[in-house]
Amino acid sequence: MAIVVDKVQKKRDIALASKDLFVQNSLKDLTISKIASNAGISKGSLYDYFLNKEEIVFELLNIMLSEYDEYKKQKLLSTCKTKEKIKIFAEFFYSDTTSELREIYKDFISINLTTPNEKMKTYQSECFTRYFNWMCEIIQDGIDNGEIIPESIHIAKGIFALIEGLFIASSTTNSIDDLQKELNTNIDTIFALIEVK
Amino acid sequence: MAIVVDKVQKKRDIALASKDLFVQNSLKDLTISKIASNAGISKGSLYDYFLNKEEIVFELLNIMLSEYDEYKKQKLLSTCKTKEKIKIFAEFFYSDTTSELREIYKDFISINLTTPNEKMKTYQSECFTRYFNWMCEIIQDGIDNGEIIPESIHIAKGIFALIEGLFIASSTTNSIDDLQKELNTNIDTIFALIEVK
DNA sequence: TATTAATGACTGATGGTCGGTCATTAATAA
DNA sequence: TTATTAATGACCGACCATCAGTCATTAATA
Repeated sequence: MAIVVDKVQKKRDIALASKDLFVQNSLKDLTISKIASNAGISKGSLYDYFLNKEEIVFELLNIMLSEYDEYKKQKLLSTCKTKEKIKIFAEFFYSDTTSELREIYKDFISINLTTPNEKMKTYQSECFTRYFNWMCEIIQDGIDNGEIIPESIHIAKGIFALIEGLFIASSTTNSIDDLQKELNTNIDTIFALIEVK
Repeated sequence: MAIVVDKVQKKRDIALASKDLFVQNSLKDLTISKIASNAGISKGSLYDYFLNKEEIVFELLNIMLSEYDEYKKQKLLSTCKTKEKIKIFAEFFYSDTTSELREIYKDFISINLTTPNEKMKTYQSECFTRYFNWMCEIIQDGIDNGEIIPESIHIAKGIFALIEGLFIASSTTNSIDDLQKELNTNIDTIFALIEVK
């Protein structure tokens, strides 16, 4: 009977239009009004699509991360070596091409640490579980290939946590000069231990 | 002259008085007015001692963490085994006795991830560097004792990051059922690899 | 009386709401 | 086939409550 917009698509459009804003400003300095006017709509309309600022981060990360996962999936096919696969995972945390994504990712973790919003937590869980599982598969493949020792499976989650932990440390402090180097050193050292001789 | 209060002590008192408030409420829901009235002072006075809400978290964490470090330092003397020492470090992230401290710690990381306040970053750096160094010393001692292999030193920071990374994953998601178990499994697995046979 | 601590009213900005408007479309009447 | 009416939902922005942060004033002490 009336104008019907594709709500799902419009949510995406608004979120994507706000990307630069989120990348360039700290979450705290970014107001709903700014986001709305940047997206070319009114504040009232924004609230027709999102419950709050946090949900926009959620939507934006969702879009960008799944896009990146697609790329990652392809890139993972380029190598058979388990260590190289893990390094492809680690790339996310220092590569120039993912710097924007990382900014959104940091906002997201920050929100999750202080706002125990159930919806957020569920999404964050799915996110982690997906990566944990992905990591486990890669490690398991390496074990099955006889490339790494069977015990490796017990540190699959740990390796992912290590990578993310170093990223957070380097994001919030200056105690890590060169994240890429630090990540590679750690991965190399662990692999020297778990690789079958 | 006139009334002279010990500004340093009063900052401590205000911060400590706000402890329960920070532990029980999410950072977002906690207002300056609530904090002030809880501490029995006016909002204006609060601003005589702190620049903002974030600085109170900073002060509070500072007090609580250095107190806990003292306890940790003592506890570390109780064992010579490197693995046990690492587990004492990990305890922080799941023990009942540190649950309040962890809430403040989460707020602090959250602030650090979104607010690139220089002062905060410096403190956070000192914090990490201290723990990284502490970790390195423990690992180095283990190497010197012939308990673990020399290469272990390259994952000293990594082990700390792994522990913290798992903590963050478990705090923001439900993809880790039992953090204590997960931490111990990871530590045990790594030590099985780095221990000198 | 000089100095400092403490206060709380005040301001500007922000998050979020809500009633109203308007373009679009479907249905109906001419 | 065309004009008119009714219904819908997207959109807006004025409005409200709340909060961070300021500052003129007051109270207390040396």
